[in-house]
Amino acid sequence: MGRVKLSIKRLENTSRRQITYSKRRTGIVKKAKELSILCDIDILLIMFSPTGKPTLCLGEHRHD
Amino acid sequence: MGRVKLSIKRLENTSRRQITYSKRRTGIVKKAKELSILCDIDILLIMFSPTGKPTLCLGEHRHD
DNA sequence: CCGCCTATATTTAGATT
DNA sequence: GAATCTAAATATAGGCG
Repeated sequence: MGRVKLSIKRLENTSRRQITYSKRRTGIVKKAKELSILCDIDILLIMFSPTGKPTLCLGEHRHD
Repeated sequence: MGRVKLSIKRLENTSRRQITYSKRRTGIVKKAKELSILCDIDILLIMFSPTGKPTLCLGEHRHD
């Protein structure tokens, strides 16, 4: 999506790869939280940035 | 998105909850795979359907 | 329950500040 | 190099078969 259609292959430019990671990580974390709430499910998402920094996302559905 | 804007809260209708889960699960798995390839990262996604069935998604980035 | 349709909501690539 | 903008690509809600 966005200005240009990206083919799904490794982004060779380091800066681009990090920027894309940052943007898409935000999106996928949002989707995961939405899914857990909408469908009342457990979900776990773990990912590592291009530099190795981990992000953990746990869904936030009803706990009762 | 779609025909109607959904507010992010638990879908009370069971059938609708399962249909939405199925559709969104497909989308988020696709996003996870794209992210792992584009940014060459490790990613793990685990989720449980409203009926308890688990789905595991591992990213598929370069292994070398 | 899956696949297709399509109007509309959402994400995001690249540019700009 | 983060924050914001915006045109354009994608995801998806509801409906149908």
